[in-house]
Amino acid sequence: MSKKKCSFSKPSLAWPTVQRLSEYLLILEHYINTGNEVISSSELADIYGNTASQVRQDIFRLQNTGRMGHGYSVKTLVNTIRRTLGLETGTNVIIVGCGKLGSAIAEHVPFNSYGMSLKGIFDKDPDIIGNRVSGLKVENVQFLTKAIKNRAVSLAALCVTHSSAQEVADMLVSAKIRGILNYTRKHLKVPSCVIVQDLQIICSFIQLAYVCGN
Amino acid sequence: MSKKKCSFSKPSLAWPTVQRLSEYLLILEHYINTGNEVISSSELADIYGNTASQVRQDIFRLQNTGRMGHGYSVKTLVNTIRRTLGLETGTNVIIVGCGKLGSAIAEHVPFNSYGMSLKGIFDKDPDIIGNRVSGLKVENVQFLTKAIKNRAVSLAALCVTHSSAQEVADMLVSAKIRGILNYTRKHLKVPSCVIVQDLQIICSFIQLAYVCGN
DNA sequence: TAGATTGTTAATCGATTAACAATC
DNA sequence: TAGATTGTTAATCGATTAACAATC
Repeated sequence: MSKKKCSFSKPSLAWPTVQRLSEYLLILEHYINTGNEVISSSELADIYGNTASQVRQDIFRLQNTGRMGHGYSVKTLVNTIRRTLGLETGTNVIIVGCGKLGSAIAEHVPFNSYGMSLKGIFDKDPDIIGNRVSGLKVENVQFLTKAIKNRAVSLAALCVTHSSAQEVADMLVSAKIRGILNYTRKHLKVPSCVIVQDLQIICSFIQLAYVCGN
Repeated sequence: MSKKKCSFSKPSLAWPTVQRLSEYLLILEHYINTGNEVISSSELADIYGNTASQVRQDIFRLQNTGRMGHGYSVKTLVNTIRRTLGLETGTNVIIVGCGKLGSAIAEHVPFNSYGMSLKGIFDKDPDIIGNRVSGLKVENVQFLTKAIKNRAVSLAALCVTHSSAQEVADMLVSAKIRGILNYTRKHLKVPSCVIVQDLQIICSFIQLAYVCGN
């Protein structure tokens, strides 16, 4: 036994590639509804806003087979992206904090369409516990750790208040969560085997304000 | 007169740098509350999760003055980041779509603390129009274009349904918005002078699921 | 075949990391 | 002074772009 405490197989795709692929997926699923069965790298690049060369490079990494002189089958491409990103494996997710943001995510994010399953919503407020949100009963956050283990949950969206963010993150870590989408303004302290993606909304505004100039 | 239709001064900081700086800012504002007045590049790197070298490189770009052998004054650093990112200039923002996500943003995002001002919330649903959210009355989306011009709005968060996303985006463009935070699952078609930041929540889940392995 | 577009390698560009002199 | 840490340049690394042969 090696002495490393936690591990996951190194992803074979670079982060920027993964980001683009997930966005291509949404675009292609929309594109399929227009009736077009084939798309060229330059068409996809026009829609996404990058270059045909980058699109081909990304698709090349997937070992997807297009047809020279014609383009890519949209259906095949969608399937390949889904398979490569692991969307067939049934990732279980939970939401912690059922305020406006938490319940917005529960109700609007189409987990089921992307091979994910929302396995629980937790809050500490007695007025909120027991409410039905997106077909689930909001549970008491004290059952969080047990639920993560019993329901094989790998990802959590953290939508609690700023002040309880670290405390809840500690619970998630102790229950061996694999990844946290952090929507709180607090920067979380977690061991390196838990991956945190910081998604503070105010940061998006700050960043966009900067690039838009003033 | 040049024939380019719209312009903004090219930002002098690279996008990855801007992203990190906005996150450093939140960290430092928190750090200041711990009573520490000085922080070293390696301390900040430990908290953020990168290297001291990168932190120094980022701060170098700001032309911030630290003190060799001691570290950086947290207060000075906060001020420099705020000034450099343009947070003193009073950016006006609006939210379009006042469902759960739109109202969560209105109520939880601390615009005022970052030199921004929420100037309006719009919806098309008569049951929602007129509601008070975050101190503002939700307005009819038909007044959107006029409001953007009259209130000098530069950024909009788009939180409408999937199906009306492009239509509303077109209104924003025609009113000469500068940037759009797109929370809808639709990829928007806008002229290149309008900057769109795609923030589809499902994509964050897909990306995190991938890097967490399966 | 001719035209179009992919598949794939090589070149370029930009961001990160390393190194260390400067100096508090 | 000695120790620590910044400021800044140079080296490395990785991602994007260019190029073009392959081939449908």
